[in-house]
This record gives sequence, structure tokens and C-alpha cells, in this order.
Amino acid sequence: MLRLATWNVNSVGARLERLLEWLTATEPDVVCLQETKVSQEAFPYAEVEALGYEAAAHGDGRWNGVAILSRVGLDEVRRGFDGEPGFPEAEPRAVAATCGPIRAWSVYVPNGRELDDPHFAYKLAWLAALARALGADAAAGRPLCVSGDFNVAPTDEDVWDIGAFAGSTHVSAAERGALATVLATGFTDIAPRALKGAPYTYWDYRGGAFHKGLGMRIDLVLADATLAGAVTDAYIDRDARKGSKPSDHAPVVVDFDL
DNA sequence: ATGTCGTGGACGCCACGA
Repeated sequence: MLRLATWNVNSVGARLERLLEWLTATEPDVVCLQETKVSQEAFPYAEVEALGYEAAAHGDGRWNGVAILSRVGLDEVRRGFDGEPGFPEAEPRAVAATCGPIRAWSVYVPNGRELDDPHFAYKLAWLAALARALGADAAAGRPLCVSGDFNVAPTDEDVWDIGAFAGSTHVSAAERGALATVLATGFTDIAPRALKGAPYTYWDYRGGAFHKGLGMRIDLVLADATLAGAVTDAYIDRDARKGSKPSDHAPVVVDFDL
């Protein structure tokens, strides 16, 4: 069994204590992190190493930042990807590594902000470029998955009220189309098993959104055919959104029988 | 739903991003 997780931690520094507790309790083999908000140099390598994890980090400080933790090997680390768009410079939004039997990518897709914002075009271009880069990586023939904060709700059921999203990002046809292009390169959006309440992964900090159930499923694990066929369980760890100083995202955990 | 977070600048608050 190989347990993979993805979690937008909204600062690995602010979340370090909770992250370490969660790693100990959950025992994932591979963890894709987003919004680490630390430079590659400042990543807390020693702290995760104490729990048995190697880490590949890609970050430049205040914004964005991604990482992969692995306790089953960490090789062929790649930061960013060929043809990755920037704004205008490339931002630390993607890192890939070979972790034992699988090739894993951790991605933090641009938010998009507003439908008429230049960041929205950036988001679409970034997803299109990601699809091309994944196609090239898939050619290597290893079991492949890309996990992270896609900032896209794949279906209307992935937000608490589609009516509240008229004119908003995350649900537009253009974004879903860009996500579909990624999926069309050979990936399946692994559906977390039904839990109490709706299967969301993100709740805004503001306005008590978590307690009101006003969430979205925007954190996804996309698995290639080999890995999708090997899934034995998938769930959202909603409990990780509770308590003091949580991230605004919950982790998604997927088990594979390889 | 937007009364919250997180970061960093040059602070003891503001700007910015989500």
C-alpha cells in the first residue's frame, strides 16, 4: 500500500506543528504540499526528516511555494516545468519527484482572482502548459499522479451553492475546460469517499464558512490509469480543518495498492 | 459568505494575496 496526500497548508511555517502532528497520525508515504510560503532554503527539512521524510521544496519566500515529502525515496526532482507561464516571471507552483514506485507532481494553480483579471488568463495558460508538460512526463511510462490546489471546482456539486458563483472564478466553463484538457492527457479525478457533510477541501476563513458548510472541492488528486486502477481508498481529512490555527484547506488522502 | 488569515516592510500598522 502506498498512501499519498495533498494539502495546501497556507504557510508551512505557520502550520508546522499541525503538519508534524498530522504526519504522525496519518502516516502518508508521499505528501504534496502547496502554499508553503517559504524559500527552498528555509523549508523545515530537519523537522520532517525527524519523522522519516525527505523533502523537495520549490519556493522563493512570501507567496506560493510547493513541496513533496516522501518516505519511500525522492529522486529526479524537477522544479517548475518546460513552457511554464509566469506573471511575468515564473512562480514556484510545481515540483515533481519520483517517489519509489510513482512519479508525483505537486501543483498550486494560479487563483485567477476575477474573470476579467489578467491573472485569469494566466491561470488558463498555466493549466494548458501543465497539460503539455504532464504529457511529456507521462511518456516516461511510470505510474503518474498530479495533486494539489487546482483552484477549480470540477462540477457544480463541488461548491456549496452554484447559484452563489455566478460570474465567479473556480467554476467557469473556461477553467473547467482547462482542467478537462489536463484530465484528457490521461488522468482521473479521484473522488473522495462520501463522508458526513459535503466533500469539500477548502473553506474561506471569513464569515464562519467552515461551520456553515460553505466549502469547495478544489484540491484534487489526478491519477493516471495505472494509479486510478489501484485506488483502495480516498478521503478528505475534514478534521484537519478544525481546531486552532488550521489551514483554510483540508488534506486529501489516497491509498493505492501497488 | 467576505468581522480571516498569512507574509513582509520598517513595524507596532499597513499592503497584499487568497
